[in-house]
Amino acid sequence: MATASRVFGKPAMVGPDTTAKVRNAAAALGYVANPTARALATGSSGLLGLIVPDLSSPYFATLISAIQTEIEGRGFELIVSDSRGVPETEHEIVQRLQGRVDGLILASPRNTDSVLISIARRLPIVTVNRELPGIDSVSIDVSDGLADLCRFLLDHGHQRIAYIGGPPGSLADDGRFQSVEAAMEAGNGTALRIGPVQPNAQAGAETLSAIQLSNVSAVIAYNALVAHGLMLAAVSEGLNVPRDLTVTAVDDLIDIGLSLPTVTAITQPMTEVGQKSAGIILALISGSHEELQQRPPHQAQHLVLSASLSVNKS
Amino acid sequence: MATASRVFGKPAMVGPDTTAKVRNAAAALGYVANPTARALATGSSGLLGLIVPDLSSPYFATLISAIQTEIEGRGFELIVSDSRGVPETEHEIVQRLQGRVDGLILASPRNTDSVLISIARRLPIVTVNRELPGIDSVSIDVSDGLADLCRFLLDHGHQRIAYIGGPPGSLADDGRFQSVEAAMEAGNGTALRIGPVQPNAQAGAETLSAIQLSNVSAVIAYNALVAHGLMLAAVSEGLNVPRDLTVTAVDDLIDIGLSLPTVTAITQPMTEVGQKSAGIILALISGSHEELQQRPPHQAQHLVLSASLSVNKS
DNA sequence: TTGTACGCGTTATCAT
DNA sequence: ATGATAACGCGTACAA
Repeated sequence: MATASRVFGKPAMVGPDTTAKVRNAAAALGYVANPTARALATGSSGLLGLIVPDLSSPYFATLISAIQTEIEGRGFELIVSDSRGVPETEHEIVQRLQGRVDGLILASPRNTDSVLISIARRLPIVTVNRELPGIDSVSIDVSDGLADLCRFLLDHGHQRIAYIGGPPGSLADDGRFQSVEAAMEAGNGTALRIGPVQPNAQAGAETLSAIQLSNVSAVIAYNALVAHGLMLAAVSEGLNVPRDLTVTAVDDLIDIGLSLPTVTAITQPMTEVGQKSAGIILALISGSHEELQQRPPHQAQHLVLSASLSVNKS
Repeated sequence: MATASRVFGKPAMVGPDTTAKVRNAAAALGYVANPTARALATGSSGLLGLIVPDLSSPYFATLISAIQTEIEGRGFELIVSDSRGVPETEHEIVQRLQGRVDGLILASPRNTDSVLISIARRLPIVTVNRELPGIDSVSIDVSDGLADLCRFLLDHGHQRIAYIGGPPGSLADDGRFQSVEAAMEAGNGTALRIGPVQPNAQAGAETLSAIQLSNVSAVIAYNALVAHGLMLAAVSEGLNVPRDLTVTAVDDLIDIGLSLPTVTAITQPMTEVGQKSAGIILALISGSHEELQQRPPHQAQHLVLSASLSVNKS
């Protein structure tokens, strides 16, 4: 019985012939190790949790895909959950998953710093697009990409542009507007702020009237969905995009092969973000005894990947 | 100890005052029930598995979102995995998840009928877009939508069209081409078959030369990604879409608010598919003792939802 | 190298 | 209504 356990757990500690016998017997009986019992005995479940604000978004679909690919073969499975961008819901999910998973990846978390820090005390976590003291994270820096984008727009004669922000409650939103505003003003331009709005095409379409009233020639949207919705609305109103209105976005759908025409976007390396965050959480779990406990809180690592400008010809 | 268990499991079987005492003690000690131990004792994990051919596809992102929403609050978590469309990988994932989950949803499975049926003998499963004897399923019927689409194209003067199929190994592909062929011939038109190709924009773009050689005026693509890739390629070659080439697709991105301009598409009710399949698998798990065992294999239910034509104005 | 016995934290059975 | 105890299936000291 113990030998059987070792054959699957520590193959090195058992004789070759015995191993063969056990494996044959296992195959004959259709035996498969019970992960639940193993989890109870070892204290770790082989489960990782991922919480995102919107499961249906292609932005996070790419992230999920990358994380799942990364942990596959390392003996881990991925549990996904959707917080709908609500801080309370996000926290409830953490409670549910607590004790069920070995670690948690929080993508674009909506909770306050203190809540997140208290979560990190109970469970290994990695945050995506949110940097906090003592918590490992992977973020994408869009400020350079935004500055590039603003210069690109200024070069093409757009002095007065609008920034459509969103979603409500997103800390990234403020930072993005500030980047845009600074870059525009550095080029003697102006950036108007519209929103925040929900990050979907419908909400983007609904900003059209405000855009038209504001008399801008170009728009930078929070993400490609918003941009696309706005573009569709503009086109169906008879506007020529990009001649009458240039639509650009921070986010993009390039990962799924959907680089939108007439929309210049900023590429975010979501696959790499997924790989990095998965790698970190696995390292945290494995080395939790040595590293995690000893390492002073302020030594958490923050990986920052850069977004880059992707210019469409049209 | 047993009483504490009952307070959380069957609150009705314990006195009000005792309940209060236990709850207070639990709160004071920060006690949370251990899901793993509970799973070992009860035999069910509260985990559901979902296997898709491509996690990064927005098509499945919508499905994931719907399933997760449906099982949330019913005490279940969702484990997602990506088979990359490879039958062997799909089967390996099933083996891994076997014993870990209480039930499995197989979306667009690539395995043979017999393999799927043998899986169903060991584990409650529901298939999506695949109907097999004895296995509950939820499918989308696109044949009516395709017939509508063909008539729409014929009405607009397209006698000769191309169907771009894919992905390789998809049974749905054959059925779709047959629907298209039948509908076109019924209107004295012709349907040429191109592919199969991978269901992404890149592959769609690569079909352009074949399309141009085939001298067709309209195209029906396997999904919106393929259609979009083709459209981008056509536009960048100087073609006017839809004047020079009308691009349509079976699949669509309407669920995420991305109804593509110049692409007339067939709407698939993915959210409803997710709800239905989740509901069925939960019912199977709950009533597995009475229903599942007794019910003759051929009485499995097959829910078939209809896809509908969505015509864009442009 | 292999076998024995205990513990992981909970639920279910039985008795009270 | 409540309390004691045996499983659930595995990993792991410990002994052989």
